[in-house]
Amino acid sequence: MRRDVFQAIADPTRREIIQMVATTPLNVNTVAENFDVSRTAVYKHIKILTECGLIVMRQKGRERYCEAQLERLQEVADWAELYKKMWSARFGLLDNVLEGLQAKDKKPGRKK
Amino acid sequence: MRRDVFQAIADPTRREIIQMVATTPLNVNTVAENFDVSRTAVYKHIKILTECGLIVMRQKGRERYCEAQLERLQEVADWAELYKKMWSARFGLLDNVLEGLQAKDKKPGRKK
DNA sequence: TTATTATACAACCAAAAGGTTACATATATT
DNA sequence: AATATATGTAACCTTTTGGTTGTATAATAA
Repeated sequence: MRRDVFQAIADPTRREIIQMVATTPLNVNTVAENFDVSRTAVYKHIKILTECGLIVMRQKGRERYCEAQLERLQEVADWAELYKKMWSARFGLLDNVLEGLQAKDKKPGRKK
Repeated sequence: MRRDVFQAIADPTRREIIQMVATTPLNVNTVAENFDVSRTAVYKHIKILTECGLIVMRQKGRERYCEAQLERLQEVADWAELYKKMWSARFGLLDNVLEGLQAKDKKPGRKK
């Protein structure tokens, strides 16, 4: 049972679930209603997301609400950002960024 | 044959391959030597990475060099960044950032 | 020309992933 | 108490994934 964040977000359904609960917690059935696969299938996706810490379940009566807990996406953001920067650097874009920063120091109000 | 970037980077071996060729292009065998699975297995991973546009192959004699082409990681960076921000906002960290920016306007040299 | 080297790829296999239906359980509702 | 609702989970199935070995082909070296 590999349960790292990269693998968790590989599935498009799971990314949709994240999107759904990112702003408002939703109970399992409400999440499931928005997909054309079975409730059980959606439940399994939710389980995977909780197991890797991207969602927490909060019981409320007989319902369980899925609440986004997205700080573990930091790992993904950092990883992608690192290589994006490497890639940019190859094309001298990093130089432009640095140049931009220097210019900003001299002209603080400068836009773009 | 689903071949989106999220799925491509889900596999740890493929992330290692990306790391290896991120700075210097390497031929297939050189990449393969660094793993304890067969050359064929590594070759398949490389193929997946080329199919989703994260690597390009450049022939040089009988060798083929794997060259990183990582701009498509932008999609991943953007996605993770979006939800990371949403998450931060929930805890008022965004407020702090905004506050920080305002403070910076008044006291430009301020640290932290 | 005859190896040797670097790569491509077919054929096959086991395990994991993603799905299903059926059933169990706990909490409302009537 | 009886029924309905929301959820958890077992058992099963199919497809995909990640791996293997073996063979074919193209470029280089001897």
